[in-house]
Amino acid sequence: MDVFAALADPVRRELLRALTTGPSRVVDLSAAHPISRPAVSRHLRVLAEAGLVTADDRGRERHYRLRPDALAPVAGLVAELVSEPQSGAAPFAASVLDGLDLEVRRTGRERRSDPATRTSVPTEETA
Amino acid sequence: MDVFAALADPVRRELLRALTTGPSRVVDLSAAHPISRPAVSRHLRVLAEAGLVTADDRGRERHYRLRPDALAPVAGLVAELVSEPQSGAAPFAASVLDGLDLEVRRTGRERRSDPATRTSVPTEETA
DNA sequence: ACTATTGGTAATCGATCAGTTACGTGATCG
DNA sequence: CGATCACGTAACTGATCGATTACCAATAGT
Repeated sequence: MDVFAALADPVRRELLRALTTGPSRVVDLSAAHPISRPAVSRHLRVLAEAGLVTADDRGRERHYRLRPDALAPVAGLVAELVSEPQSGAAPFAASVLDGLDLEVRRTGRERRSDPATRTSVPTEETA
Repeated sequence: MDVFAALADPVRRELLRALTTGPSRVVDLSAAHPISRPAVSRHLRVLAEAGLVTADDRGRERHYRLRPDALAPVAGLVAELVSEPQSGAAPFAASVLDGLDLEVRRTGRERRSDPATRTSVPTEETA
């Protein structure tokens, strides 16, 4: 499942928010949310497939950790849509992408061609 | 349908990208995508419910225009998840939110309290 | 060793979604 | 006017999703 579909579910978004305070176990996450533990487990699997979380196996426990880099396509889409094509560059959006250690410039219409900063990462998984 | 669910569909994301070059009619949008016109119409309705587009009725034509402000919850979530709680502030994410003329600070754990810049808009529709 | 805890998986069910074809409505053009 | 164009809606279908209960494997504690 891709990142956007993973974020479509409010429960999954809530799980991601819960992980901002640090890695958590499945039991704790399911205790904090009004759904059964298998449901949480499935949601975590979806989030893991999307790259948004990773699991650290520690004995019989499994600690899920947030992986914010996987949000790059989302930030990239926001950057694409917010930037007005005729208004020059997209000054604001760039900094979030910096926060995600990925190059997601290339707002679709090949805005500038600055070979130094352009590497390889596509704007989205469909590209 | 909320913004995240609206963005979950790749066709809808593609429609939004098509609208970055300016308002378009339904016929043109459906001609550029491999789905039928009613399908495009339904997708546009979903996007309109999410606030991501608006329709300008001009005679028998209907011009759909992009509404980037509706991306605020998305940018807000990215800001929430990217900011590390123990690493101080969230410097990068803030600027995207500026680009969306909305205040989506308040990353959950009431990070600072700067009454001058905080107004009213919640981080997400669930809040 | 026995038992309790942690966590994933399988089977099932109901609901929602995305797509199509067919149809109806209002505006434009000859 | 009559024909056409643009657009939305209705009805229907196949696929996917989310949740639950029941079950199984592995680790930890006594």
